[in-house]
Parts: sequence; structure tokens; C-alpha cells
Amino acid sequence: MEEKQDFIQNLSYDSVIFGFNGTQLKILILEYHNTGLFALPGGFVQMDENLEDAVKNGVRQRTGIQDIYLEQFYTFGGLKRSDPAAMDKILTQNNLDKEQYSWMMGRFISIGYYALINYEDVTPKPDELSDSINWYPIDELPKLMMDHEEMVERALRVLRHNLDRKLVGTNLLPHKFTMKQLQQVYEAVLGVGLRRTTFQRKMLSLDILVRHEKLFQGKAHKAPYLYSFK
Amino acid sequence: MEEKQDFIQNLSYDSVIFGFNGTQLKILILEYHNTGLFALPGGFVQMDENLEDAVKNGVRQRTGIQDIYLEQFYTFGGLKRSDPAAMDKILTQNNLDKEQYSWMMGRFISIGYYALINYEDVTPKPDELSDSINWYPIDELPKLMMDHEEMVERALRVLRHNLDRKLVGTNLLPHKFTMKQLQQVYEAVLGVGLRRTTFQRKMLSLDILVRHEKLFQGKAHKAPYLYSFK
DNA sequence: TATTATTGTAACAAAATGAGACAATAATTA
DNA sequence: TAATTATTGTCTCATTTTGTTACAATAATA
Repeated sequence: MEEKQDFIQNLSYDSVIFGFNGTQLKILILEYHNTGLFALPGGFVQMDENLEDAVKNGVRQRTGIQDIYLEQFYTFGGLKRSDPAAMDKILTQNNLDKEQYSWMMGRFISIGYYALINYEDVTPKPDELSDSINWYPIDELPKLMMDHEEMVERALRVLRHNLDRKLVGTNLLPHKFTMKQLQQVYEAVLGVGLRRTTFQRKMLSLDILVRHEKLFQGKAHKAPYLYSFK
Repeated sequence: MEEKQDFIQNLSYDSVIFGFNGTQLKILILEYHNTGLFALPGGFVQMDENLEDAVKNGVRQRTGIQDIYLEQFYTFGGLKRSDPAAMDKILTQNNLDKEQYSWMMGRFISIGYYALINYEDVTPKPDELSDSINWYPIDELPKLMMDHEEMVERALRVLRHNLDRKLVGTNLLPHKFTMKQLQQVYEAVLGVGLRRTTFQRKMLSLDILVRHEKLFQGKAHKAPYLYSFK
């Protein structure tokens, strides 16, 4: 870890970082060094740091993206969520002094945030304890440690819920996009197929889109319009 | 305070306790002893205690009700939310040793829960630092300390949002109730008037109600049916 | 110039909601 | 005992929203 750290004890955050590759909704999962343990990127909050800043900085470090869209989705406060055995394994495999890091073995209340980012802009970076950080489609996740699977479920539930109310598309798509791309985002998030004509009519009626020039993709059919959010 | 307390440091909870008196949606607000400071009931979490248990116990103590319906609505993590001056005032007026209670002056991350309770069953009890605890209609709240007004706003927003998805009526009404009472709950929560016929049709179509006997109120008009949730 | 695979929109059907009308009915009053 | 009153339960029709199908427009390619 860096310089002097004065973390709030027994408190952490975990982040579900969503990206959209054009077809699938994916999240970033990291694998701890030599443990076979997969987890969500997370961290701790400094005594003199805003909670949201801590999360934002953590997500910045994992993604390389500066401008992060965050939504808090739930706080996990059960006693049973801690897993000292797994923590011990992580410390061991990283050759960390268990005395010094004994605070990591305790009970944590963890605040869950999800981030929406433009998949193309990301260059994932593992954290200090991890070997790798990779994109996984939300329906092909590895087994996650502790209650991180429940976290993903909850994050997804809240994301689905926010789909209409908070411009989810803005953050998962490039600035300009076709109606088909937008529909694919909705389908990936909701996990269901949508009717093309109904979707288009609905989106246009909401009066949240601006229509731009056409996108000629060199395909042998009519070119779609590009849109952006108002 | 009771026995030995081993609280998680810099972490608290606050509760927005909703009740419905037949007309208005109200919440419980306490006033700290000799300070003129009004606040939401809150507390701290023991190191070996589930977050939700801590909140539930706190709400039990304030209301005298054992069976508490809780929903987490947001976690407040900003640095600026602490108000050392107000805390100092509360400690002073309660003749508490500032050395011993210095931990209360620090920065807190606070998890917000709302509770839904049957107004009639409550016997509000002030906490150790407070003179009074009283019901206030949500649109006639006194000025609240720290960010507690924002908390109420957020709690109400989430409650409104959950209105259709989570059986809000169950917890704010007696077991059996008339359609009019149910409508009044909806109107109080949403803060808008609803059309009687449309509301009735909608509720009946949802297939979540059981119709019971009629309620004869001794009024010179048709008696309404009583309902309960399935 | 015909073919192909989309895209944009129109058209109609079905479902949900808005708005009003009205008969049924518990007391009370004439 | 019969009219009166205020409210309740339900029906009807208008309006809006959504589901479904159809079809013309259009970029490339053959």
C-alpha cells in the first residue's frame, strides 16, 4: 500500500463495474494472487475522505478512466459475510505480515457501488494483491468469494430498476450510437429481448434523444441514424 | 449507555420511522435535551452485531414494537455531514464527559433505514440523550440537524418507489382495512390525490387483496368491504 | 438493374388508464 | 314507513399506451 493510510476500521466498499461490449453486459472481476479466489474490486475509506471519492478513486485505478459514473446500490452489514479463511489465504499468498494486516481479518460493513463505463476506454489494472482483472459476461461469472455474488445480483437489480429513470445508456455507449445499439444495451441489462418497433417508438417519444447524421457501415442495407442523449 | 459497548468506530445508522394516522404520513423525530436540536433516531453498531439487528433494536426501543419492518434506503458517507458543534452541545447539555465521548465528535458514515409501523401500536420513548420523541407530519417537520432532512427526503423517495413493489400498505395499516384507507395511504405517501374508481379497479386487478365482511361504521351510507393482503 | 438485409414508420389490435354515470345501500329524517 | 343523504361498487365509454404486423425506403452487392 502507499504512504500513510488511516482507514476507517471495519468498513469497506465494493464496486460492480459494468461495461458493454456491443453485445453483452460485462463486469470487472479480479483474481487474487495464487489463490483461485475471484472478487469484486474493493477498498477502504480514509478517515478524511468522502466515501464516494474513495470509491471513485478505486474505480479509476482499476479502469484507467477518470470520469466515473457511480451509483450506490446497497450496504452489506451482516456478520456472516466475513471470510477470515479466505483473507488469511490472500495475505499468505502475498507474503504479507499477518500481524500488520490483522485488521483485514475482522468483520466489515461494505458499501456497494456500481459504475457504468464505456467499455472501449478501459485498460484494466489489477490491484496490489491480484494477478489479473478481467471482463466477465454477467451470466458467465466465476464463483466469487464472500457475498460478492449477492452484490452482483443486487447491483444488477438496481441497475435494471434505474434503466428508465437514470440515463444508463449514456454511460455504457459512445457519445453517438444507433437505435440498435441502444436497444442492445437495454436487452443486455434486462436480460430479455425487446420488440424493435416498440422500442424505437418508445425511445423517440421520450424526447431524450437527438438525431444526427446516418451511419454508413458499408452494409448492403439502409443505414441507421446516429443518436445522442439530449 | 448499557453494559460494555464495543461499537464500530465512525459508523452509525439513522432511522426514518413512518407511521400513518389515517390521514397523514408521519415520522418520529426526537429532540435532544436542552438543545433545540431535532434529529432522526439513530445509533451505532456493535462489533459483533448484524447491521440490521442494530437498527431493528434501536427502532424497537423507540417505538415499543417488536416486529419491525425495515428497508435500507441509502448510506451517507460525506465528510461534511458531521457537525461537531452540535455534538458538543448535546454532550454538554447531557453532562457527558467529552473525553470519554470524544469518539462521537468524529466523522461518521451513516446507513439510513426506514421502518413502517402501525401508528396505533406505538408508544414512543425518547433515547438517553433526548427529552422527547414525537410524530411529525412529513410536510411539517422541524428543522433537523446535520443531513437528516436529506435523509428524510431520500427515505420518502425510496418509499414512494417501493410503493407498488413492496407491500407498503401491510405495514402502515391494521390487518383489515377498507379500500378508502388503502387509498389514503397511497395518497399520503405519494403526496397526490388519486381517482377513486381507478384506484379500486387497479388494486382489485392486482390480485393481492382478500375481501372480508363489510364494515358498518354507523354512517348513513353504504358500508365498505374490509380487505387484507393475501 | 435486381437482390439483400436492414431501418423507419404507418396501421390496426389489444390492453391499460382516465373520467363520468349510476345503481346499491346504511343510517337518518320526515 | 318512505324519502333523504353520503358513500361505495361497478359499469361504460373515451383516451392513451403498448403489442403486432406490414410495408416502403435504402445502402451496398451481384
